[in-house]
Parts: sequence; structure tokens; C-alpha cells
Amino acid sequence: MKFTRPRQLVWQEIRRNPEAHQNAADIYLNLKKKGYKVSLATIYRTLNALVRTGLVRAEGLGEKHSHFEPEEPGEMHGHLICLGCGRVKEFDEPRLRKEIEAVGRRSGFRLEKFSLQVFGFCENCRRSRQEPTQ
Amino acid sequence: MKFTRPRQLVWQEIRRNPEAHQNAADIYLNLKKKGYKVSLATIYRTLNALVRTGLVRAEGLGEKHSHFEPEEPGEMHGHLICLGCGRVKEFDEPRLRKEIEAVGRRSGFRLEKFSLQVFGFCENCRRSRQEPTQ
DNA sequence: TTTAATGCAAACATTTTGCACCCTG
DNA sequence: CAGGGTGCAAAATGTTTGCATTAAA
Repeated sequence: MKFTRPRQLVWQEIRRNPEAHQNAADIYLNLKKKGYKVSLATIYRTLNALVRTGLVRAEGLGEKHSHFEPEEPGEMHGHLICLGCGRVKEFDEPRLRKEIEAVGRRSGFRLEKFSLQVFGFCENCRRSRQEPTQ
Repeated sequence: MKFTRPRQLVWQEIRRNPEAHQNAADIYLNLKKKGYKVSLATIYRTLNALVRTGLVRAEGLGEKHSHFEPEEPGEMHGHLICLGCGRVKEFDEPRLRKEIEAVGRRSGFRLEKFSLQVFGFCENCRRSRQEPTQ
């Protein structure tokens, strides 16, 4: 695998702000904004390669496109997604992770990875909807 | 909302075998096989309506299309997905559910729903790959 | 220099939509 | 019979691919 300029750029862009959960179009536009023109095709091909080599994770967050984040080895987090403002917050609950690993074990699965999306309304959005703070 | 023939058919088809996790095309083809011709457009419109009214859940299972299952009120299960044979198994771990609810609470979220996909290799597929049984 | 990577445009896969017509309530 | 539902075909969206060209190693 050649470490070409476009690949550097995509990789940098994903690491720049891991919590941004950028999709392919975001990456394309952000690079363009900085003056780098990398074609969408190359971005998709690079993302697939990075996912295949385990450097990047693709996540579905309730939309029809994928979002990408750096893969942190040994780390596994879930995503809290606000249905009001769309903001995504990561969380890691080791107890939860253990519980999920146990589910896999109990079912005879060799667990490879998991993906957890929690949808709801964040504090801000609940306030603006005049909901009582719980 | 009118309870028309096409809607009955889609709804029946989803309830017929909830564990099949059918996608729109599956439903289309299964109805066709039984002699009912309902257009894909109507199937999509019906699915959206059923999801909106809370009778049906749309689930992403690692493919680019959605899968549909009846929504069981008060019940929340995760999906074990085999990367070898593609089979999907449901599981419900009340402890896990509680844990996830706690995550939402701790983050100030009013939790609406969650979605958990666990990917791995099932017992069968591990055997055929000559993996030792754990 | 050889081999793999790129850009472009076309192809794909999935889902949505505009519109004329039809059926249910 | 009125208003929503349907089928069809076209559009929208997100992603992949074929092919001629370019650039890394």
C-alpha cells in the first residue's frame, strides 16, 4: 500500500477531529476548503482501505451514509445521538463492554466488534422543548 | 390512516417471520411470490408510515439497506450478526438494557431507543474455519 | 520502470418523489 | 364523492467501478 498524498490527507482529516464523525462528503469538502482537491472516488477508496487495514472505523449513526472515526485499538465506545440537534457524543462504559462481550461468549460467537447507537434528546433540546429536567 | 390492502400485506409480511429481518426488496419479492403485486414505492411509503406510527422498527445491520421488524413495546433487543454466514440472531439481556438506560440518564438524555449490533463469527462458521472451540 | 493510485464519468444500489389515476371510508 | 393511497417512472442519495493517465517506490 503506497502512502500517497491523497491518502495522507484523508487520514489526517479523520484524525484532526475524531469526534466530528465526518462522512465522505465532509472529508471531501473540508479538504477542498483547505485547497486540496481529492476526488470523491479516491476518498471512498481510501476510506475502504483504511477500514480494511483497521486504522479507521465506519459507523452508522442513523443516517443513510457512514461516518468515519479513527480506530483506537482495544477501545470500544458507543454513540449518543440527539434526535433534536443531531449532535453525537461518545461514551465508553467498561461495564457495558464487558456485558456485551459476555453476550457474545454465551452465544458461541467470536466477537469482532460491536456498534451501539443510543438515540434520544439531549439536555439542551429537552429544555427548548419545555420538558421538565428529569 | 387507511388500512388498505397493500398495507395489510406489508404488515402481515413483517409479522409473519419477525426474525427474518426483511428489507424492502425481500418484502416486495415475498409478496410477489405469493401472487400479490405491491409496488416498491408503496412498500417504502408503507414502511415509513409503520415506523412513524411505532408499529415497526428499522434496523441497520451492517449493510447499506435497512431491515424491518415488528416493534415490541417495552422490549429492546440487540442483534448478533455473523460475518461468516450473515445470519442474524436476536438477544435481550435485561442487565445490558439497564446499563444502557443508565448511560442515557447520566448524560442527561431522554432516551428514545437504542440499537446494538454485535459482529463476530458464529459457532458453525468458526468450525468451518478450523478455529478451536473456545 | 513497473505497479499501484488517481480522476472522471458512468454504473449501481437504495430510497424518495411528482403526477395522473384509483379506491376506501 | 373527497381525500388519501397507488403505480409508474424519474430523481435523489450514497457508493462503486472501468479506464486512460499519473505518480510512488
